[in-house]
Amino acid sequence: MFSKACEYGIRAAIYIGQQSTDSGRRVGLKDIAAEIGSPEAFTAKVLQQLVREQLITSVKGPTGGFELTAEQLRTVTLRQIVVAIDGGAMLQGCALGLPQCSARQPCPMHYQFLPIRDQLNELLRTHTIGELASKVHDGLGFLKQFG
Amino acid sequence: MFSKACEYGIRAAIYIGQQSTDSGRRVGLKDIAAEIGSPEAFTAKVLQQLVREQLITSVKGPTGGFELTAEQLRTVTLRQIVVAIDGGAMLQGCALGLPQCSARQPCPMHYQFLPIRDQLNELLRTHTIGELASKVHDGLGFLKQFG
DNA sequence: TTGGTAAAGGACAAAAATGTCCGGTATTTG
DNA sequence: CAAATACCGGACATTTTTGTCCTTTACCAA
Ligand code: FES
Ligand code: FES
Repeated sequence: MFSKACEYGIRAAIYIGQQSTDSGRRVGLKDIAAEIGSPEAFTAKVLQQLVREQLITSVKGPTGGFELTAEQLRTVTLRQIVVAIDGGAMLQGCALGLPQCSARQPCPMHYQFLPIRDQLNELLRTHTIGELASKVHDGLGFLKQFG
Repeated sequence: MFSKACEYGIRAAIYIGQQSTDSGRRVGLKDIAAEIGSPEAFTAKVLQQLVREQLITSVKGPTGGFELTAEQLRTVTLRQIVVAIDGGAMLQGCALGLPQCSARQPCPMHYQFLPIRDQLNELLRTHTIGELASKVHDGLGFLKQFG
């Protein structure tokens, strides 16, 4: 579905969001990678992208780390993260790989595929990081699986 | 969504199916690649996989080529092709990349994501190659886009 | 039977995704 | 100021995906 980079990015963002909501404290890279079960250095690259797009916030130095502002918690959607990392191909492209998804020259799956793709778009668009973070906080969702 | 290999495989299978239905004649690799706009040699590899899985049929030598039997046209689904090439990860895996998608330790998107993934599964399961081929035959679907 | 034809299969090549390492830079604390 | 900390950025390494080439194998027709 999504690339590894994107999966890590989403899980990291939610974890950061959870900590920001919960204790208002910043979290370091090592902490994040451990909590979501991702390779540390690679996760760093992904987070850099999200910082550049201002979907998450970072602070250098001691007491530094990653955090989500109240505004970011409220407004940043899953969709923004997916687009920032994977681009829009999966959200707009043709299911059978035609260069253009369009009703002008649709692939044979086009009209059946569209509603599903639309639902996926809607799903990503209507879920904020803050909302998902609170789900994790309440024990209703996990970012890593244990024994 | 799907890998390039899978996209080529689906489009190729539909084209072969269309020709089998239409004129009952086999089609060669060169023909296929030209008609669906895919790299010839790479497409060959993908078709080999499908032949091994008995989702399509091939015949060597003069008058040889690829074809779909009447039974294959009727029974082979999109899902079988996707599974043969890409495996089941996209059809069963977690949206956020957790090692297991399960209600026991679900990711925060699990319950929202599941219905969409189920619809996708259903879509692939209920569409046969023959059905899609006839759509192409009737000019209601395309496997390649032109100027 | 023989020669041509087309898929099968193996080896190889290029590109992209994934993952690692390390020096640089900003920030905080003593 | 000095030292420690933690993200930043670039280079590099590995793996997977995508794509190519060439020989072998099977088949058909003359
Ligand atoms: S043209 Fe294939 S999904 Fe729209
Ligand atoms: S656990 Fe993530 S989709 Fe089911």
